[in-house]
Amino acid sequence: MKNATGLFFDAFANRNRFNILMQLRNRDMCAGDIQQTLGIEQTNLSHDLKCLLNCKFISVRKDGRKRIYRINNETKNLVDEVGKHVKNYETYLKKCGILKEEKNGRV
Amino acid sequence: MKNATGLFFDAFANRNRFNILMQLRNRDMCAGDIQQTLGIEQTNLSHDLKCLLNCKFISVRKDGRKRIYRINNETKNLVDEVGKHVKNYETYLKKCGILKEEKNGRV
DNA sequence: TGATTATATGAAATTTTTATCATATATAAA
DNA sequence: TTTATATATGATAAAAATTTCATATAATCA
Repeated sequence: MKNATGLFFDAFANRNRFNILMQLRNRDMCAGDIQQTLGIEQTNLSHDLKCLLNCKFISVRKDGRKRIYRINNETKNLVDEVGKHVKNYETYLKKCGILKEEKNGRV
Repeated sequence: MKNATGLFFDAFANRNRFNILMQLRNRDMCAGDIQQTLGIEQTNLSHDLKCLLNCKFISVRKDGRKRIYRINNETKNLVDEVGKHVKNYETYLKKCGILKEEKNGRV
């Protein structure tokens, strides 16, 4: 049985999901907009949005046949904190040697 | 090529490595102490400590044939921020439905 | 010096996570 | 009321991460 911290990181530290949170930091967006901006495949995006919603990291409202997603404030702040840390440690992360640098990047 | 955010989460959001950071938040410890406290297998612990060192999330000093590890201050703060968020969202994380709760937990 | 304790290394095996695929539903417009 | 658009669901395939295994090194002590 995984504990709350494990579940938290599974939700938050996932590449696509964190990218979505970073986008929503700027403005509310519907799924289609996020899809276009990040290039995430439709079904993956839908899975990811549901996860973020269930965890209450984001909320949603309806507008016609679209659904508009918004990041909550606490989560936005944490995204910012992480952003700072990444910036400060970027150099070391890149030459860690244990972490692998393959794959396509986050935004 | 994975970017800095991806590398950051690989280092920081890993179960064993985050548990190590949580322990070091309380006091400096040598590998043996961490091993006993967290029950991480020796070679895994060594891999994890090297990763955290290379990323500069922790530092090390020698004491006889032991090595004493210490968390840096910025990283300690981020660990605390994450802790708060986990606490606030724990209920939702546990009933997310997409995140899986198997496996053994973090401390 | 040789033995012992503490920690490190690298490759292979296992497990877990993430993406893909086929398909479903919900709302609105024609 | 049929069609098109927007988004959701669940099972499996593919990719990546973590653990295990065999072994190495480094410092101290007898």
